[in-house]
Amino acid sequence: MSTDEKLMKGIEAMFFAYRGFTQDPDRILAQHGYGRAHHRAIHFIHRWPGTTVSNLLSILGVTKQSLNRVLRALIEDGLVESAKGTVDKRERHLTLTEAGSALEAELSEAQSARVQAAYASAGPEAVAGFELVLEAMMDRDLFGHYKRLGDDRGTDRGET
Amino acid sequence: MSTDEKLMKGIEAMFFAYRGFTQDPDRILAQHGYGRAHHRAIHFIHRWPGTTVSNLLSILGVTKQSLNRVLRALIEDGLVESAKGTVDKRERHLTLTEAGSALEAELSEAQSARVQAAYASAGPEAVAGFELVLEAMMDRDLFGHYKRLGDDRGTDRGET
DNA sequence: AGAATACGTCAGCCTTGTTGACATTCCAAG
DNA sequence: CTTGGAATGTCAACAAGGCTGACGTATTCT
Repeated sequence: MSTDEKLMKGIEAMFFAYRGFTQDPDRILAQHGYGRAHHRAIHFIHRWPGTTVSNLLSILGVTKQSLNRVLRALIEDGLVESAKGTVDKRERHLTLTEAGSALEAELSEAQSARVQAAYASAGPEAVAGFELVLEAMMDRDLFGHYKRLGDDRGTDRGET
Repeated sequence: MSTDEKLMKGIEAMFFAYRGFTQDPDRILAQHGYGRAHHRAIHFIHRWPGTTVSNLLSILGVTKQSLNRVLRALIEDGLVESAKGTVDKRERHLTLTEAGSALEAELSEAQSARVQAAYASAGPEAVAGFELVLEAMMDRDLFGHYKRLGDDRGTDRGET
């Protein structure tokens, strides 16, 4: 197989795999009247409880107007709590409520199940390769913010 | 690292990698006044010149109204040609014009460059694993149609 | 005191998806 | 030869979720 064909195959695989990847959570979200944007917010708030709006903006790479629309819905529906910062009172620290955590768990379970199944069928060595390639393919801007957030968590607050 | 952490890492990697994956083509498309939907149509028409609208619908998994809007723009702009079928005159066979092929090449080059770079930095064994995992993760519905199309091409019309 | 930051919000626009309805053309079965 | 259904196109309306631009408020930094 030529290099071009190999690349083409990889490109199409990414397309179809991403469809599969989002399929199950999308179904659950639709039942709750939400979309992928809500999923992303919920995911990262779960991942770093107490994170601020601007952290989320950096990670997601969207405008504050776009994120705000999503957050407002989640807060109004009682899935996310927004607390004024104690150190810097301009900041809003976001956490999931119990209801929010419940939805997060439901979404995460559905998505993990498919990833887990793919991992199991491909084998651990394939998974290692998978992660290597994905890391090399990442959007460096967004991931930079993400990593920085992770580092902060490691040094400033310790692991949970 | 726990299984849950491994899965979470994979899930976030997919998110950030897909962003990277679409970034370069998105920029080019924006310059031409198009979006990702146009890219997908152009890609698959390039991949199987002469394919029909309903084939495209099956592969892309969108409604005909949605696809039609995109196709109409591409046809009006002279990037895609729609030819009434000779065997079944209801069908429209879609092909790229020269201008369409040029844009396809530009998009493909940009996207391939990043994939190629990721492949090179991760190494051939990682790439093999990457493809294995992606295949296991794919949306079976869409990919089923895709594969069937490929088979048809192999048996009914021969390779180009 | 004044500049900069974090956040929220209003208004309007675009792309891309959806449903529903309807017309045309054509194939195939009765 | 009629008729049902498939393939296509099109109109209208709507929603999610991006975007820009502008503005306001609270707070912090210089």
